[in-house]
Amino acid sequence: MDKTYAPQDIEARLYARWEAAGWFAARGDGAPYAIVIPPPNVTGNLHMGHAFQYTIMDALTRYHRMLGDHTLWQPGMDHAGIATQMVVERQLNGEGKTRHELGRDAFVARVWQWKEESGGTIARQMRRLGASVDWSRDRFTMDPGLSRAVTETFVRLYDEQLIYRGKRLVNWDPVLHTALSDLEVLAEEETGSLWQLRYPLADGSGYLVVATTRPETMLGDTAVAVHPQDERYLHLVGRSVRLPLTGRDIPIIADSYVDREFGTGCVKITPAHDFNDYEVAQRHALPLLNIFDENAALNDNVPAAYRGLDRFEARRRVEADLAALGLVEKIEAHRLTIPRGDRSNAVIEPWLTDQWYVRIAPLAKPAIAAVESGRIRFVPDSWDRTYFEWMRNIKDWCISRQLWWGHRIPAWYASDGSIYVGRDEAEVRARHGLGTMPLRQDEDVLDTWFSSALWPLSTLGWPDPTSELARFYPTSVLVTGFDIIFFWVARMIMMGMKFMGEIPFREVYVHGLIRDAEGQKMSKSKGNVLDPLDLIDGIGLEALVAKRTSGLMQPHLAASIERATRKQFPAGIAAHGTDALRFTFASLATLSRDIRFDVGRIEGYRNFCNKLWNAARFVLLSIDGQDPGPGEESPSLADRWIRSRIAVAVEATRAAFAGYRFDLASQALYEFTWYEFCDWYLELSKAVLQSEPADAAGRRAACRTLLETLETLLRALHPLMPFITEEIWQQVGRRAGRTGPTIMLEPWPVDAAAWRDPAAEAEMRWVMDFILGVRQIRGEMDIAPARRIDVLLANASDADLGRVARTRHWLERLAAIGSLRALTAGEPEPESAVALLGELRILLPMAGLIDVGAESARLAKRIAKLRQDVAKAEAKLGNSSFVANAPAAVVEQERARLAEFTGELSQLDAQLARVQRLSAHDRKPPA
RNA sequence: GGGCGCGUAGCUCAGCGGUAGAGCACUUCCUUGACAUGGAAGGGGUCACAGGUUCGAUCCCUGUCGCGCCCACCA
Repeated sequence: MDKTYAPQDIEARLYARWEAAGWFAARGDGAPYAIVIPPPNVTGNLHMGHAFQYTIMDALTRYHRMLGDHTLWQPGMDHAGIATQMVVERQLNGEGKTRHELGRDAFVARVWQWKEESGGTIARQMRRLGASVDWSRDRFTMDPGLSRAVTETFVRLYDEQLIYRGKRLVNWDPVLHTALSDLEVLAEEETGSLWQLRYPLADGSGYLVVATTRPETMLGDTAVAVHPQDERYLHLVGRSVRLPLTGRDIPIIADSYVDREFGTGCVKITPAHDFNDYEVAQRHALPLLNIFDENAALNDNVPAAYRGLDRFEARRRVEADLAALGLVEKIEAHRLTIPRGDRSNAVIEPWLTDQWYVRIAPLAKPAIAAVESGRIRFVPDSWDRTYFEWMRNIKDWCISRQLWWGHRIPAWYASDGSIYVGRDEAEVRARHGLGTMPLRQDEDVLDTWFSSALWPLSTLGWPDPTSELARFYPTSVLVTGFDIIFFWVARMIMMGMKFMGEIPFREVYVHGLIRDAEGQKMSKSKGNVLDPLDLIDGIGLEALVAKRTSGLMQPHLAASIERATRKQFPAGIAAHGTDALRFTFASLATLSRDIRFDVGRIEGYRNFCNKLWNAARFVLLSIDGQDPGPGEESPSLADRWIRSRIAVAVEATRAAFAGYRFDLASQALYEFTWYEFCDWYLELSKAVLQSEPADAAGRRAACRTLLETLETLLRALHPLMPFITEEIWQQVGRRAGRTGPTIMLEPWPVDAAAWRDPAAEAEMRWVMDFILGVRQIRGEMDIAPARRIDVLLANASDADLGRVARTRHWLERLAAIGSLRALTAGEPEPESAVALLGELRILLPMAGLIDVGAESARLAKRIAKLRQDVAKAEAKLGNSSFVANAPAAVVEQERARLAEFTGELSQLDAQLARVQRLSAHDRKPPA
């Protein structure tokens, strides 16, 4: 092995080998285990959130593959209608062109071209992350097969009247010129104004004052409403007001929708431009007056003076004109929520258009039941409340979009306006006997999430009854962020229940969202985006600054972004390798919602990779240099101990994987590797391998244990750190007796459980405590590590003496002891620093070694701590209700602790007295 | 207006009825033959606050304060 760990040299090579060998494809006859990837936007870039999520899915996939399951990780990408169309339109705009100049067909061709390019980038990025997806099954939501699934569902839902076309108010994006679903509209609280306007009564007997946040919509008013029990206005109900600026007379109606406390208690009703007013209008059979065009500019239904004005300009004009007429009662500042499009950020307008809807309640019912019954389980389970809340109040889903990029709606119109829905035009004609009558296909496309909702079905071949569908549906787990539970998770459940009669996945692991070190969302405009590949490969400061400040939507932010970047990364970002990044993600995968990514964290895990690498080098060098060849083996205490400890670590990791606690899995393996295997076992093995008279059988056992423990550890770590483990395993696997070509198809080490050895753990604990006791004195007394010291034992039991005899080579080596022996009967104790190990007293004679003052201080500190412990324990045991009520085992444990503390305390008190006598003696002036 | 989550060491986070933990940062010592991306030893926390339940609360309950998110038609 190379002397230094160089991830960039090994990662690309190993991935290419795995992929070429076809090892990512599902295989074997084990239990099916399947994950479908949440398909990334095909024209997007892989960000930290993707890298995090793919790390988790890849860890699960590799883990289950190694467990022998028939494991499929289904890859693919999403066409992401609006987002992608916007990206390509922006490119066109950069060339001084518009999509309308190109025309629909040419534009769509251009998007496909961009899709090929961009999709390739994402696939390359996924490979860099080590994602073991089955590339042979790669899918795209607009593939012919998946498009067929979309059409099929649309037709079937339409035939069952679960899809309908209707003219209603929709959320209209006046910039993107398309309808949006409720979910794509974000409500943001902003400061605006509340206008109080005077509407004169038609009979000239006075006026009403209405309150509104949108004065310009008064041009579309068709009524004024008051509360039915509001005695202030009751006498006016049924009469009319003359709508200013228009001269139209509109009725005063009574409706309980009105809040008497708000404003004046009179509400202007604009049915075509407000969802509430629309409802009121339905109840009172009021006319709808649409006053906006597709740009939200005023149309010909308003007086000529206002036609063609943008809505915000119209607002100013209406206000000015009303003010001139003395009809503005007052204007006050007002907090209100403004609806904005999640992509365009434009203020969304309720607008009356023809759109397609999914009648959702019948689909929601079985989807709710699937979670209620526990057949689908959310992890953490608190998310099911969020799911229920939304599903129980769900509203019909507007699925048509006025875009060019997406699945064209399979509906055709005859010249008389009749609608025909079918799988294609030929089927429509045949089904309805339309002959050669001219038909025009609907221009609209479907909401991207319509095809995403089918993802678990469509990627497995539905509507065909494929063997993949039979084997892998329902899939095992969906790994996703909570931000798309409504957009995606809920809809997949509904569609899965509808078309398969079965849940699409058994568990939904909902992970947190990756944020920057300050907890801010990573975004281009904040300039705090980290590219996972930059953490893997490293990036210089100038390149990083350039990357963060180029292509900004708001170029004026560049300077502050540059400043912040230079401050945070004065030396750029170092290369850490994929495995370090993945291990970092795993360690961050707690149940928390927000995950702060601090670059400092990944450095520690790169060091961990380095540690593992060097441990492996040591194992290989040791074996090559020390192995006496085949023959009898006699395992030492340390050999039995390390096997037992890895068995414990493996079990902890298994349990953590089962509960999606990747943080605990990574922690268990990190701690075992560093604190037990490296810090202790490798050092213990040196004593066996390098000591002069070491027996061959012991050396053989040590070599085998080194190899087998390392090899087991590599397999345990592989799901989290695929590259380094494979690279080392290629050196180690064969020597450990494994014959397979790759670690990724070797069994995950559940069978290590057979190595559990409590007796070895107990005795080894004694050895470690002995060594730690000596080291503690050495450390606190600043005795140089190279200086070998003499150690005496007092009050040693036969058991202690036996342990010393069995383990003295380790004690001497790891505590740097020069000579070690028990005091003989009656032999006086020299002045010593002392460590306690049960009844055993470990003495370090102080002569010429230890400063009396320092030792006194050390003892005093320990004594103070012990006194506290003793006091606490005594208080507890002195409390009769504790003794009476606490479980016997707890009381017993407390008694044992107290005995231990008091024993130690009296020993240390005596020791301190001895040291201080010595001190007094030293200070005595010479006679 | 509902709902959810979070407040534990300087920072990022585990823990969750009975000795308060980790990583990074910090202090001291050490180039000892796997690793200075390292080794050994150490300092640092009234577990946001106030009540309650309990023999015992960081943990369970209630409330307060602070932070964040989601849903919702008050013009």
